[in-house]
Amino acid sequence: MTLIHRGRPPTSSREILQDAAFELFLENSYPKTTVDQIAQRAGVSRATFFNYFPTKSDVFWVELDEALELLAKTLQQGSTERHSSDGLQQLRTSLLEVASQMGADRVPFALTQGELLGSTSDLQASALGRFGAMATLMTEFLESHNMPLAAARAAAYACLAASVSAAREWAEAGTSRQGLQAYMIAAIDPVVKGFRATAN
Amino acid sequence: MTLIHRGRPPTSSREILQDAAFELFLENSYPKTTVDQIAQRAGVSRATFFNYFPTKSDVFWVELDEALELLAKTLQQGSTERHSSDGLQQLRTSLLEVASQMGADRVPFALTQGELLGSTSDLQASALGRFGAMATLMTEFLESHNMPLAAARAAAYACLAASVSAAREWAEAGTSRQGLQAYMIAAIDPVVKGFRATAN
DNA sequence: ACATTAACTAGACTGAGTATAAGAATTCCA
DNA sequence: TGGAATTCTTATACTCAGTCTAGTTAATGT
Repeated sequence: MTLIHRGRPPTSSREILQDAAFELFLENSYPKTTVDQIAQRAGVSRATFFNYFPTKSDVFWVELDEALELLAKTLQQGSTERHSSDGLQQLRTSLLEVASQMGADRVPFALTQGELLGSTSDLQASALGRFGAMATLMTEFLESHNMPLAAARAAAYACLAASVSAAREWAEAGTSRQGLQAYMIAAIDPVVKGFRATAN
Repeated sequence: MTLIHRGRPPTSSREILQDAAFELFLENSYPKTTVDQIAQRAGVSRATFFNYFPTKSDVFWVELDEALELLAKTLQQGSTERHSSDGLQQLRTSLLEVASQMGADRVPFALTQGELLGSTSDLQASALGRFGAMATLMTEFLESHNMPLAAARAAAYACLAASVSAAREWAEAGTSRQGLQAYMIAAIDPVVKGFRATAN
């Protein structure tokens, strides 16, 4: 897997910058943390930070980005395996599979910082980009499973909203927390049920 | 209505800044227009721009903001008049009423610039804030009409997505354009129908 | 005149993001 | 052994949005 090295090997790494960033986010909050501080704590120059992350907010969302990639992969896999079955049902299954990776313990940092989304504009921007990507991913999936565009869009956004709600509740649940999957089922099933009624 | 003046009367105005901004947005595009240029063309200092608009992107969204205010007002009015009727149906009516204000001609500037939303981060941020406000507005309205929170959220987001889709199609329709209302009906009705099926 | 109130301005500052050119560490190959 | 070639890293300077502060200007009212 690991190709042989060409040129100067990395002295730093994404992970080091990530850790430094999350430490500072916890100490001083996201908006009061500057890229300079992150780079300094990671023992690296400011320019190097931007070699690894295009923007400051990209560090904030690393965990969500991983989940998003997993969702894309899962949807694609499901598509080839058992084609032409109910799209919504398959979408539900894929979302739950991704959710199942999230144990009761390791809550992604971003989810613990819900208030920031209301007040921090660069986080809003980056969030919209990611939610938009997720929405189009889901819309295209439903469309490719013979759902008309308008319905697919509406269903995708409803599922997205339900997923986000579920994730927030999960994060806020605190100590007596179950896995994310339980919350997802409760939030998504009404949506699926509602849209299945329309499909006839 | 107009109170007597205290202190120095305004030499500038929101409208002058707005016009200057839209001119420049058309000439050079939004991202290549700086606040300095807007202020200069309006014959005003940079600081004055920020007296009228908290951020650059707030100019971009003026028309949407007016529509949003109108929606809030319409929802509130409908609430007091004929209470306790079907919330979703009332939401639909209100959305269509707001849409009816938009003739076939005067398309809001922001809607003609759909591509920018994919690429311009400060627009994304400000858009999310506005969509979020619209979503909570609609969610709370549905909740206050006896819809359970989870369903209200899902329905609100689905309606929001449908409205946005309709507005985009409307803007892209070009010369042979009807009023926005027609597009809205086509986009929203499937959603309303779907969620009504769940409500039982 | 003089105080009060509000619109406006000048100027300096922070912090994110971009661009560029130069330096430093490693592999490949002659 | 001694360059290329490749790639990570850095220093530096720049643009632009947004904040802040202190000061100026034009009106009102007493």
